[in-house]
Amino acid sequence: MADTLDIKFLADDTLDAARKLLGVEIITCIDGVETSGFITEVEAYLGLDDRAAHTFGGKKNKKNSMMFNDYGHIYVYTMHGHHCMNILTKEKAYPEGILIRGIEPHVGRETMIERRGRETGLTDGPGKLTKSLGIRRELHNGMELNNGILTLKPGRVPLEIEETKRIGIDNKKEAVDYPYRFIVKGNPHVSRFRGRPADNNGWK
DNA sequence: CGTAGGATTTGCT
DNA sequence: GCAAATCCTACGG
Repeated sequence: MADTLDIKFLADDTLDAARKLLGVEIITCIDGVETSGFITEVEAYLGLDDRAAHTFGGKKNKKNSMMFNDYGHIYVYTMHGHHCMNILTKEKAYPEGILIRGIEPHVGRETMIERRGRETGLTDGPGKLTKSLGIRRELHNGMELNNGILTLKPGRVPLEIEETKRIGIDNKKEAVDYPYRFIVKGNPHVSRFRGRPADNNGWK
């Protein structure tokens, strides 16, 4: 694909990479059906020093071994019957990655509604967006980006980026307060959205 | 073979 | 806002 996103920036600082992923269009092609959305919400997980990460302290087992792939690979894990998707950053020795928590539906919204079995809250949470996009552990875990099934393209540009604490890690001690969550300010397709959407959903 | 872990979602009070 | 539901997978005995 000609306008595929250059993902080399994933090899640099993970927190910077997380900011740069906001607005990127993420595209899946499953069973010949294409669905896509613009990334609105991400969280960074810094494996070695981050108690909330699956790889805290360099812990490595079969479950999280995909985190030790090079940047540009995907790490999918299952929990409570839902899937969560990470884009890996850094090199093999650093198990760092970025959890995609929210996207704004773009292509194939009807397909997403069909997959989700509902018309609201399609993609405003990590388990929701993977289901809408048709992402499955057995299909995507450990796979590389831009190989035809999961593709990144330049998308939109956030007007303003908001940093907050991460969500759902209340039992992770000091890591609870790390400001590693980044969202497009005013975009309603993020978890726990409150208030009124910004003009143009917060895009430039 | 039993069981605990896991970065969630949903609906109800 | 809170608690229940849900579901693999990998680990431990």
